[in-house]
Amino acid sequence: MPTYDHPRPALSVDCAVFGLSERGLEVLLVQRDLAPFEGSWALPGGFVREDEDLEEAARRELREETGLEGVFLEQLYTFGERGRDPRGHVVSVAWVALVNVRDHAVSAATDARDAAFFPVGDLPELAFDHDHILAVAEERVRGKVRYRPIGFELLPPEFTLAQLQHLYETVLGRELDKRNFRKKLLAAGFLEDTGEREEGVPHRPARLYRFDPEAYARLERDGFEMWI
Amino acid sequence: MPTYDHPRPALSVDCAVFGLSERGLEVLLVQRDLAPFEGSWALPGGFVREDEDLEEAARRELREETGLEGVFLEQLYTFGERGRDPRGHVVSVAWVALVNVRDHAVSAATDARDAAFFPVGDLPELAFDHDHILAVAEERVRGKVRYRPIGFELLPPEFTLAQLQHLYETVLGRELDKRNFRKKLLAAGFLEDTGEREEGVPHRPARLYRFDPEAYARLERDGFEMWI
DNA sequence: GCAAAAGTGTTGAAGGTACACCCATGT
DNA sequence: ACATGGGTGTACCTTCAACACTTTTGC
Repeated sequence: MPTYDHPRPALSVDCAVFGLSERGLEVLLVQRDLAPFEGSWALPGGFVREDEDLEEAARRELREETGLEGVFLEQLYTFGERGRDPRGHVVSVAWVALVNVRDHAVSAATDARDAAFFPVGDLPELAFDHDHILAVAEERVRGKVRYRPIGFELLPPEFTLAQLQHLYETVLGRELDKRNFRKKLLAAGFLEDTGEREEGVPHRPARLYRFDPEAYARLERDGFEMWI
Repeated sequence: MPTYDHPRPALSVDCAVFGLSERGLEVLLVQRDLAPFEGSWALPGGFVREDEDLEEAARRELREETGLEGVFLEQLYTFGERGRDPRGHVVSVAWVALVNVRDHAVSAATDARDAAFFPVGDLPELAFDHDHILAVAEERVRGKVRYRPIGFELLPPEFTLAQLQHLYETVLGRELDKRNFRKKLLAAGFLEDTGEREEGVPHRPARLYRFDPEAYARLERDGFEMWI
């Protein structure tokens, strides 16, 4: 069966991009400008070109449809059930990203009428099996945030421990004890005190911390484990 | 970009099937009977047909090339780097399975000259990027066995605690304390005492246990967690 | 001085690890 | 009776969860 001419499924990529706002956890959707599902909201994504790397394809679609660039993408799962796309057999490699919404203005572009963040608890009907992909993505994020410091992409580069705790509470969907949280995170050793303080708040300003990727890489290499 | 005619990568599946023997952890390989890499050893796998479900494709290839059937497959990762296949752009969805070697005779068939288990520490050169896929698969198994009772597929249906402990020690690559291991596993509540004993051993015969999938499903549903 | 959030320690319970001997069976 | 692996309990230590008050700042 030669590679260049046997009949084969089409291959696409789809991205579940999560952000955080006052409304809680949100996900980036685009409004489709083409059939099928024209006018429906969907995860940003599209077909992989021949000789295109999967991650590059995901980045390209994200850039083309939403204007987002430079995010960290993690491969989630590959969905290939028959019937998931009315156009025929389309296998989709799904990716997850976490972004700080304030740093990334989104704007609709190619093939997309509009692009916007929606709270995960209040979504429109989604095209294809994107509700399923999104459920898997959310589960992955919730599962992973408990043992890997992956939430930091959702915050500004410098943040207070209260903001970080709030992030964890939002993603995990439960409250955490302030003292225990601070003890655990500071003891973990990958937070760097910037020496700076919050400004312009009508109460005692909090210290600002930074995530230290090198320190974390060192800890991980040495078999460190942390659980929230 | 219509689905039915745009140029697209080819899609394949590859399976990393692990088994256990006196030699330790082993993986199932096939000797290729076709170019490219004719005569090389490789993970069993092949092209996904149009309208074929991904998992079905993995099962079909496993059956055709090695005679294995009825195993539990878990999707591992999708590999799509340019240059991983000399025939062109081939994206491969990799799957992992664990099997009890004694229950599954393997035999070469379609497109494969031979099929056999090899100890993971003593492998031949592999075709394509299969050494890389296998490394990822091994990491997944080692990681997962610590918090999910996935090792049971590697043992006969009824097994002694010593066999189970040996399995964990083999997969994890370190020794475990017998008393603590027994305490933890029996307390976990998904092992069922069959009431039977080992037979024909030149020493006190051990109790035989069975993995109880329903009990485990119940525990998992209730948010149970176990760590070795 | 008042409101609002920051920051800080201790105690009790549970769980994990380390460790050594007797038991049942086959030969 | 001896060799071989099966089977069992305890003490210490570490880790986790629960819990309330003082401090600093802006207004």
